[in-house]
Amino acid sequence: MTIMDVAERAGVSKTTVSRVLNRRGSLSEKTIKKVEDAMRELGYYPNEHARALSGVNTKVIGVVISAFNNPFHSELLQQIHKVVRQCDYSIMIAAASDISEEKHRERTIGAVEYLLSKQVNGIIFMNHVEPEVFEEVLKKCQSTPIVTVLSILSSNAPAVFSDDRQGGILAAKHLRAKGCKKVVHVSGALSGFPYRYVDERSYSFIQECEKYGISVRNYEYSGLKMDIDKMQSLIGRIVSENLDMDGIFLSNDIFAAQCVTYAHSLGYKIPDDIKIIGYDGTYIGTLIDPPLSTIQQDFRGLAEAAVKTVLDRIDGKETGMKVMLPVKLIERKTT
Amino acid sequence: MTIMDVAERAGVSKTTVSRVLNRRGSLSEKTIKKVEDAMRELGYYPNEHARALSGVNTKVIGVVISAFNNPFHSELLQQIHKVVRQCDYSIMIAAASDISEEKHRERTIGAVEYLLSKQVNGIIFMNHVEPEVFEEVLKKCQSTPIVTVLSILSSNAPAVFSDDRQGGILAAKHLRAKGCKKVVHVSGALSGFPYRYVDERSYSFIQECEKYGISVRNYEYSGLKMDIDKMQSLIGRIVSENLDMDGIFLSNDIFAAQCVTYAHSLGYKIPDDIKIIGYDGTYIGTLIDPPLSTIQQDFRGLAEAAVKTVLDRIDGKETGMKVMLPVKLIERKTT
DNA sequence: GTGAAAGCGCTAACAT
DNA sequence: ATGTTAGCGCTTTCAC
Repeated sequence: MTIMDVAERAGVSKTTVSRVLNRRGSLSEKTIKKVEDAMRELGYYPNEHARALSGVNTKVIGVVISAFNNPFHSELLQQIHKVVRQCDYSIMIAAASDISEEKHRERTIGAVEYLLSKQVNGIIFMNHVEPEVFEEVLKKCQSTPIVTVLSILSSNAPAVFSDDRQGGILAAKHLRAKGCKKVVHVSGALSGFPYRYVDERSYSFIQECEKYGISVRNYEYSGLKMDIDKMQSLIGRIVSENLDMDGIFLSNDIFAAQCVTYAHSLGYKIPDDIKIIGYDGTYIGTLIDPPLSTIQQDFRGLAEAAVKTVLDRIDGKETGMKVMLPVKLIERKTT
Repeated sequence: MTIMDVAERAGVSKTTVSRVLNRRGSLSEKTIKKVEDAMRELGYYPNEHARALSGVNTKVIGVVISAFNNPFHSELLQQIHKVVRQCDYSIMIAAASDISEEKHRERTIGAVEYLLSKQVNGIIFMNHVEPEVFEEVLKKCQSTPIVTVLSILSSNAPAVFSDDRQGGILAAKHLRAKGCKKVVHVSGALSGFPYRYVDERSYSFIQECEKYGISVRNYEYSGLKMDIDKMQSLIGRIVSENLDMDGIFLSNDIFAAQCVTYAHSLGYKIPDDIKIIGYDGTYIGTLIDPPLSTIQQDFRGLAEAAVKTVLDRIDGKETGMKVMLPVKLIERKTT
């Protein structure tokens, strides 16, 4: 079923069909009708590969993601999708893998090559990887604009991210204001790496606590994978090792929700005995009881900035290398 | 950057480059090396559009989805993605829109046309639409296998779905076993439509309750959109209108989680005063306190069956039209 | 073992 | 207003 079949049926040349398809050039009313009828009767739709190959910009931007079932990623993905659509582009998703998984390097490179071979106009990269791996990615993207969101911060690539330093400080100040003296921090993926991403929120939190003489102990959870069991066992360990703590700051809402629930089941009164604050501001926080206090990221803003950045670069415009968006404290009932 | 550039640099013809690219025909060791070096030096990667156009099967299966940030959909998507990858295919996602949104018909048809024009080999359709709209979709997919998962059940299309009838019965029996006499049911999207999907779980639940003389009142929530506020206000209304109820069966876990939290905040003791049971079996249920009793769908099984069905049909094999997977009761602490 | 040439479905000059 | 023709980047006979 090609443009030729339509042309024959309509009794015109394929050029004419192409013209009505793209509403280009001048066509007579009756030709348009003949062609459109033929298309409808044949159930014709154009072959994108052929269009792309013959030079049409198919306007797609690729998104590299690690997992779909992480509310944090899926929320951002949802927003990116909306914004991209509004800009008359479509997205093509390539799922790589979590940094904690096997072969994540190969998967990541593979995802990027996949998008590149599909000739995407630009890439939004929201996967967490080691700096070396990201360098490789960058090398592959010589002529394809790429922007990083919520992942690593490299000096060579445009990035859009939340002001996590501020986030850490906000969390610390808040816990302090609520009277905490001995807190625990659970840092998320990558905190062992010399990245700015999670580091900033952890470091600034710890620093801020120390500044006020609040004792803080740090635990690490590697990977962003939604491994509920793994999270729970870590929480169990933390609680048993820190029976006298009066506050916890966790690097994401799911983790925090688990923590609230677990502490609750152990008989802790929240927030009286222990204050808990999360990070991200996904809907997860409103699902639990008491509802979670958290640091909210501006997903919509991140999506808009990321899309704007790639699109601008696709258009050859210069853009700033880094866009930092403010986060805000959402005080609910766990603090 | 084309195959020609590589050919020139390697001092061979483009045919040869193509051969090493696809490891086809006989090549001498040194030619392979020359070509691969050239590729590496040039940072070459093949153009998928050209490959596809020249007849190579790019092995992609399209997925029509309504939203990313719904744990139910994202979980299934995640599983589908995994299974598809294992089969050496990749997925292409087209986000349509929720049935409750504006222009969902256009969006849905558009999503399908999008995938079709990208020449996907098959389609997994997990969006909720009216039967007429689905008929249109089917018409478009004349020569592209399509399978429906967790969405509407049409006699003309292969479908993979959970045994929701059994789910409804399980929920009713469970509530009854726990001593409920007066229950409320919140049915999800589409229950107003004459579909089997949500209907089955609602109807069988109601029927089963009535069989045992349990009073049951039904509320409807239209759309699958993650509209937390809307959900909360419905829950508020339900609770205020049914102060004497002793059980609630909600059509998804998020809704149920909201309900647990809300009832809790009103001072209800769960499960003593009121038993709550959800549906789906997403991780959401484990996040709240007390953890949610729910009817679990077999996401992995659904994904496997769906993928197997499209792939078989792509290969021209006959497949059963309907695959129904069992659900199971997960008893946790809200009942 | 390697190359030349045709063709996949479409668009875009360039005619007429 | 409409048709002819030459590619787009790749794969694939068919030659040598």
